[in-house]
Amino acid sequence: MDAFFASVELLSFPELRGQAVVVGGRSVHQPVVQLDGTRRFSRLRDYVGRGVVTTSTYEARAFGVFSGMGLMKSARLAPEAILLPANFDAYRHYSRKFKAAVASIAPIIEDRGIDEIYIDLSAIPEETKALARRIKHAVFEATGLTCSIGISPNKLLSKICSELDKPDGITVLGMEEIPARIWPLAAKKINGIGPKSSEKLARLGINSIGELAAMPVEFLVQHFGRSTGIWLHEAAHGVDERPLVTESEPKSISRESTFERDLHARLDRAELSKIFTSLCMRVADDLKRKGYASQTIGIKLRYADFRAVTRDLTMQVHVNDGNQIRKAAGECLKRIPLTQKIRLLGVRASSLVPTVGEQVEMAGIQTELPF
DNA sequence: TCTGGGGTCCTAGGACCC
DNA sequence: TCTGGGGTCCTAGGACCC
Repeated sequence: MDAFFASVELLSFPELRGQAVVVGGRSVHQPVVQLDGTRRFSRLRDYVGRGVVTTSTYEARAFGVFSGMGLMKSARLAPEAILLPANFDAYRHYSRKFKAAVASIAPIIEDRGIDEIYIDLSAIPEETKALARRIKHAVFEATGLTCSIGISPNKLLSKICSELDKPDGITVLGMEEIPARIWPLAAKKINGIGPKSSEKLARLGINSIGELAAMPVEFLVQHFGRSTGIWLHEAAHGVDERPLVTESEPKSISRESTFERDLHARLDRAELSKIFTSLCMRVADDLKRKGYASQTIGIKLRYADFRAVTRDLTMQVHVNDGNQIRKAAGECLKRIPLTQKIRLLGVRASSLVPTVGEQVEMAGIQTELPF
């Protein structure tokens, strides 16, 4: 989906079309309807506090404002940009709508998050571009939103292609076009090559996918290890055999929170304790609502200097009760030194097993030791 | 005035078992 | 007195993605 969160907001606020709009922030005010009936919006320059850009419109991106950027920094680049609070319920609603629209045409779908999917089109006997146009049309009819589609022989290339003609684009690519259309791109366009790997490649003199493709696989194995080295080599040549994963169970469920200001374990004990307990209760709610119990409870803590530490505890039983989670998380917390100020706390439940009705207790009994 | 929140996957070391 | 080889589970950290 194109600039998904921002585009959903524009459905509610059409008068903002064509403007630099940013979604994000923690305590952003909803637009206010004024006496003359027009709406008054917050501006980026008025924002104070922590928070990052979740999504920006293409007009905002023209100012250099992208997802993940701190709002204070964005405000320097585009002070007049409109700032809207995130409205996740609406995004989930439109996410379900667009996925259903695609499924009505091509039902083999791998979910890749709220605004992205892989679709298996190989069994659909229709000319490729016409099919892509039909899917885009169905998505627009269902949601009023545009998307960009990449069509190729595999997931790796399709993902790259989907970004080549954004927004509202269609890109079809065959293997024979890789040298001309893929090799000139930056290595980090490969899904899985992030900032760290990209930096390391650059230090080795490799910047483009073509330069990566030109390196002997032995060289890559030498610098990145066997499995990553081979993967880098294959990816640069457009080779990717991964099948679509159409069903999966969650591996973990977590909640975390960055504080308005850094807190001290001793001085702000009461406040921290309240946040900690609330995170545990929210994880418990999520577990129950989604029908899972967890055997491993973990916590995450980020210090003021942004260093993160984690601790976890595996129990003999599976739990989904807030108090039990709070107790396990408390044990984890005891193992972390708390001399410095903290900016974030998180609680995570993993080693999940499905629970059906009364079987929560059963899950515990089954995994208990025999003595 | 840096840097959200929810995830997955991988690696590596140590405990422990056969 | 010295010390194999294979396997699983747990823990901690980190890269990466949406």
